[in-house]
Parts: sequence; C-alpha cells; structure tokens
Amino acid sequence: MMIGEVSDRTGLSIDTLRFYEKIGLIAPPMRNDAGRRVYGKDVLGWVGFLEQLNATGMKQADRIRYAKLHQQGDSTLRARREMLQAHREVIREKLQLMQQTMALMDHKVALYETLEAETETPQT
Amino acid sequence: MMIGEVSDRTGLSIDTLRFYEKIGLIAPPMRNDAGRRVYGKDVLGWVGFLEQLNATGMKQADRIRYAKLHQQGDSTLRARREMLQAHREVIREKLQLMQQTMALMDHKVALYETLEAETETPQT
DNA sequence: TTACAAGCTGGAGTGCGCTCCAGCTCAAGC
DNA sequence: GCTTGAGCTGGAGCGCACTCCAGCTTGTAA
Repeated sequence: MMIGEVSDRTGLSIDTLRFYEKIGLIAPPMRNDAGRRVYGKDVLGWVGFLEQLNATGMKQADRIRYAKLHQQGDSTLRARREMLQAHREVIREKLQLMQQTMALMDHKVALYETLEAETETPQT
Repeated sequence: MMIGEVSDRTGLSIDTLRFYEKIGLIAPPMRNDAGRRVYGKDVLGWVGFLEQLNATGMKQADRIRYAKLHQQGDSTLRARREMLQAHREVIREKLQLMQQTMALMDHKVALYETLEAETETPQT
C-alpha cells in the first residue's frame, strides 16, 4: 500500500501519517525503487489502536513511548503490559467521571424542562 | 472571596481564572474599592461544572456559548437544554468507546502475561 | 514607614498536535 | 515527449488553551 491508500483507509491525512513516522509513532515503512513508502497491512491495525489510545486520552509522549517499546520486540512485553495496565486505570476513572457527568446532564435537562414549562405558561 | 482563594479552592490558577473571565466563561465578578475581584461562592459550583464539561470533551467555544446563554437568564433555558442533551449524546458515545478500549486493554494485558511467561521460561 | 504579599492590566510566549507549502522527482497515459 | 498526479523533503505556520511577564497599585503588619 502507498501512503494515499493508508490515508484513505485510516482516515489520517497523508501529512499526519508522515508526521507520525517522524515522531516515532509509526515504524518507517519500506521504500520502493522510487523512494516511496510502501506499507504492509499491519499498519492499519496499528493506527487503529493508536487512535483508541488517543481517543481515551493517552498523550502523544506516552503513545510514542509505547510505540518505541513495541518496535523493540518481546523484551519489552513487561513494560508494555505495565503501560497498558496504567492506562486501563486512567480509563476506568474517566469512565466514572463520564457516568457522573451523564447523570448530572440528565438531572439538569429534567430541571430545565420543568423551568421551561413554567416560563411558557406562568402560573402566578 | 478574592481571586487567590478561588484559585486555591478550584485548583485553577489565578491566570486561568482571569483568562476564563476574559473569554466569557466566568461572569465578571464585583470589584472592591481597590478594584480587585470579589467572587460570590456560586463561582465554585460553576467552575466545577465547567471542569466536568471540559473533562468530558466539550470544547472551549461550546463552553463559552453555554456560559453566555447562562448569563442571559431564563429565556435561554431551551437552548441550554438542547446543548446539554447534545453533549449527553457525545458522552454516551465516548463511554462506549472507553468500555471497548478497556476490554481491549484487558485482552492485551492477558496476552502479554502469557507471552511474558513463555519468554521467561522458554519451552522449546 | 517601610517592607512585602496579593492583586491589577495588556500583551507576549509556550507546548501540543497537527497542517500547509515550495520546490522537487518519478511513472503512466495520451 | 509532455502533461498529470502521486509522492518526496525540510521547514514554516496555525489554533487551542493556557501561562508568564513587566510594571504598576493596594492592604497588612513589624
């Protein structure tokens, strides 16, 4: 796959893919005779996983750390597991906050509905 | 309350409190004879709510819109309710993604544990 | 009465995470 | 053989959300 296809399939822009490579989030792919990037299809799953880490609030520096560990192979399994476990905890806390906030939203929406009804047909 | 106390109680820096006022997230408080800000205690709850919107991914521009509606009083109840309902949906989707990602973390952690065990005491 | 902490303003600076651009090469089709 | 389109590099630029700074005023207390 050329970079354009990877971009289409992952939703990341071509510039972002090259940027991710530059900062070490994506391993530098092979090049063809013309010096152009040729990606294996592993990259799709990897980018998807990066997006999940991203969307659940892991910051760039940590994703880079994880990516570099990943590129170093099996000797880094323990370190990677520890990172994932730590991130799991972060997610768990965010989940709780989200649930609380959702409950608060419901409460406020209900309250606003009451107030709207009163405002539309004043009783006094 | 002076700005320093609000900062201590909310965890926002003094600069951030003034910045939030400048961009319209916090209503300009009264001033004392010396021209210094004097906040009512409402501000604590308001800042807490802003933080919850923030932490659940609402962006600045939308929080400002909500804050401005809030400052305009009851005539904006409907618009505010609609914003909260929309945000509730966003949170619900994020919740789902978080749950999926947490399951994936668990899966990977378990996998890594297996691989670690194999690496430590190779069987072949 | 002077030292010092807390607050004020306007504006510049920062870090993150991209995003855009100029100017180039290369491969394929007409 | 020339045009077009995809890709290349290095580097500049951008939007967001703060954060810091210089230079000033004011309130407290030793």
